[in-house]
Amino acid sequence: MSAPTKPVAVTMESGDPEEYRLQDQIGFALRKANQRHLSIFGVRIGDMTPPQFAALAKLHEVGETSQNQLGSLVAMDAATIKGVIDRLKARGLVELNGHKEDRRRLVVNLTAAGQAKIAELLPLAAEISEETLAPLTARERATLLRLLAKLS
Amino acid sequence: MSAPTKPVAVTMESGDPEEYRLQDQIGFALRKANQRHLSIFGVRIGDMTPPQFAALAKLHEVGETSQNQLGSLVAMDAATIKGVIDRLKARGLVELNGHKEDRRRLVVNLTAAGQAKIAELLPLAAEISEETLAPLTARERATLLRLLAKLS
DNA sequence: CTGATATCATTTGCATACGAATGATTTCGT
DNA sequence: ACGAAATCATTCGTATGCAAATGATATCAG
Repeated sequence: MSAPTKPVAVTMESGDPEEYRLQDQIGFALRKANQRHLSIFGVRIGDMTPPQFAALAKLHEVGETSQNQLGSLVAMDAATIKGVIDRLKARGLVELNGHKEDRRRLVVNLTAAGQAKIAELLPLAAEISEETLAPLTARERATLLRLLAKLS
Repeated sequence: MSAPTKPVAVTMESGDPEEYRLQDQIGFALRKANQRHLSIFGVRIGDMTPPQFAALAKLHEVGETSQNQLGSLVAMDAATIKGVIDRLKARGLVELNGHKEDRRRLVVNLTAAGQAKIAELLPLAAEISEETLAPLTARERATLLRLLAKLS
């Protein structure tokens, strides 16, 4: 091969002033990917949102914690996790109790119904992750997860 | 210690029923990455949100369009784009006019102030994308964007 | 011990986001 | 042309998501 002339910039400047294309920006791509995931989640699990499931799953994973602690484990600030917990509580999936030693804290626990619910949903959640990643090969999936982790 | 015994599955099943780890799921990773981007955006551009910027940038890119059309270009449904446009209009960055032939449509345009604003923000937006991707090498950035595009 | 500081939870305000319902208008099938 | 179906925009309701302010409690410094 000499040089099969792949498309080369006419000038050395690859930086056209009008170079900014929204579709190519990381923020936009992340938002779109997230939309796709949300949509798939909604189809498979109609009666719960991803944040609610995340809180429930994490609670199942780590057991009893304080409200804010659980929030930081699932990357939600205090105001956000409160709303999520409130809705889970209203559905009887979690219960709140005052902490014995520290009266500022609220201890969150799964109820029996919450245990049953998370057991029921975990397989579905795995399918959701699978379906979301379906357009990618196994190798690409691993790469994507690695790069996203490196980003945050 | 005889054999250096790294933790090995007791059975051949790598499929532990308790294998679901929230942190490894694509949905959670996307949410976290998005949070990081949002935070960087907020620092660099304090007086506008990413959706507002997206609408403005797209309008600058394609020129006059209807409200819903613009929404679909930036991946927002009718209800969402309306709120975004309303706030941009309240700030005098866009203007709305009835379509001459189709009386259902609302035509959106950048005002002079909107033109100036987007010109001012485009370089900052490029910096935001750059900073968001900063933890990755050039090669990794390209891969990530490619895989995210393939996902949606 | 006590005042300054920090932590936990709550509340308010604003901005996405989307499903669903509605009204106005246009287009399409016959 | 006319009724059915589609499209555009709006509105309502619910659920994140975060900044900022507040109150209650705990901890720390001197």
